[in-house]
Amino acid sequence: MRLEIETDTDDLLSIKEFSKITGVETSTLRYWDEIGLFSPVKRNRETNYRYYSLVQIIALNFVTVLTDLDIPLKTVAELRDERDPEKFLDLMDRQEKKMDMEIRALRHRYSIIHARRELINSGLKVQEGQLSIEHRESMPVILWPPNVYSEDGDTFIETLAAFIPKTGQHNINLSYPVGGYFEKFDSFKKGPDKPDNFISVDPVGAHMIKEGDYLVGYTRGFYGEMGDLPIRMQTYIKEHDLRFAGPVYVLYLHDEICLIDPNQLLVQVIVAVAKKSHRKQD
Amino acid sequence: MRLEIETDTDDLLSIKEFSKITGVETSTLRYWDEIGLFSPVKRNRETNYRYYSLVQIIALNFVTVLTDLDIPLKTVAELRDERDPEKFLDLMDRQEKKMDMEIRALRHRYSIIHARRELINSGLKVQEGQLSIEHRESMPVILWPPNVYSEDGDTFIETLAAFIPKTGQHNINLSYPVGGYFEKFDSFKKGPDKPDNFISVDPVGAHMIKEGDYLVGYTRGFYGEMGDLPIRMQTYIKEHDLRFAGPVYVLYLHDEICLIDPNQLLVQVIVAVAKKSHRKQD
DNA sequence: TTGCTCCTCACGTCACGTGAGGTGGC
DNA sequence: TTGCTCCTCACGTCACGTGAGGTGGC
Repeated sequence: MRLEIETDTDDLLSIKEFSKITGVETSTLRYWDEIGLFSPVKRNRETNYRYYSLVQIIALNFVTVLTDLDIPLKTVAELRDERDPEKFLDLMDRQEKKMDMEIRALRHRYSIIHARRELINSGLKVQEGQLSIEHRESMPVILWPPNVYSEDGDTFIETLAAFIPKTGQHNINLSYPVGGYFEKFDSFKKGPDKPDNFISVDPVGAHMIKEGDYLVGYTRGFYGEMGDLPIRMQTYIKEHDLRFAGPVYVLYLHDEICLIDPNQLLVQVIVAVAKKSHRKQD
Repeated sequence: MRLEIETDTDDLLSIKEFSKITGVETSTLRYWDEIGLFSPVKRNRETNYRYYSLVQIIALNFVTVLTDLDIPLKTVAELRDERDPEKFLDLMDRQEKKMDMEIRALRHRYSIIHARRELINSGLKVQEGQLSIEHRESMPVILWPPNVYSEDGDTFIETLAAFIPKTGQHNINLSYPVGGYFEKFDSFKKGPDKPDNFISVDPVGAHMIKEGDYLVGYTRGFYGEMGDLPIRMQTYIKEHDLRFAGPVYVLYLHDEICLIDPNQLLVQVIVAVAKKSHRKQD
């Protein structure tokens, strides 16, 4: 009797020994046993101890290879009982498609982080009170569909909110910084809280903020609030014998994502300028 | 009294309205309220109804942008109360590092799937009973440290098992298909279950299975079982006036990952051959 | 008696989704 | 009365990790 037990368990391993050899935690082995995915070859009737055999590392490897590929245990269990080369290849195809989606999601996140970091960093270098002429490289943005304002005067936020449920249709992602677009400086001056379009700083954007010389100004405030910046910009233009030579872009360098107080957003307003021509003044 | 309630809630949105505008599920809004991450501006004392204001889409956007970046709600809540540009940039740096690790893990999985698919596909084309001479392209594998066999004759699995706890030290990953390496055909013939080294079919491997002409044979069995394949290969060599011109590689084209019966693994054995030279025979 | 291994619950994790059962206003 | 919206539990998800409390053999 004693001998029989010995010969039975002599070559077998306790859960701890098996765990050390395979690198799979005892808690994991117990869980896989519990759900019927992978069980020890033997249980002691009295003590309920689990005993594994060395060849079980092969059966275990089937499980660990698939779980390392991030395949759910349920799928592993299904495949275990009917695996063949074709079914395995099918599973790999499906898994690769999932992974493709994960990769795309990750790239998307990198892109958002990059876009936001660029704006935040340029915001950190800013001298807020000053207006200046700067040469800017071209920069892609997404130009949203034109805004339509009702007579009772929708706010910036109301107009923006109306878009949110439709972002999917227009390939707009609100994780990128949002801004405003005014075709003419005049419309910016008259209604700085009513951009002709919203924009988002998304590298896949088809609209290009063109390379060139820009008058650049800053202010702080909530979305749509520009303070006296439009007037200051116009004054600057007159005093420096320049003219506006393109649309006005409003970029929120520091928005609610990195600031607690939404009334102190760091706003950058840029508009292309040229030397005043003597042919026409507009 | 009636009027007061009206003016209070007039501009406010029910949870369903707010959900539709923002695209955030009502269950999510309730959960974020419950954990104190993002709460409605108002609760009705009697009905406990939640009421949101439109400007809250800004505060909500802070949450959704960060959760879309896969940042845990706990971290979002911490940043919410003390966010500034520097802290946000720090978080982005940390998040990018996490994402870098995820990307590496994904690439690793792609690599495993690729390696396994290659072996399985070539296994599907095989004529198992036949020996043939084939030209093979070079192929990288990882050569494990040499095996040491005790006198009482460890099995293939025992020897393999001894390595598993040390795989980390040798940069070996068991998710890649495992095989065997014999420096000489003689040692393969004498102890086909006792390879000089194990190998794994890992594309980062420094050991190259060289391009060239190989005698290729197949058998089925458990790890280390070769049946009469060594003898058949030697007979073939003699009959075709060839000689062995390199080490023997044992590759498990279909292993336990894609087969239920581990005694029917599809084994490919390859060894470089050359025409028998007349200078020296050995 | 002490120390060690093993056991079985039970609970926590993370961010919700999904009912169940009930209320309030048109 | 019916239909709609909202509410609060409570439970399920996924793959374990972590005790708590207890056992058995040296």
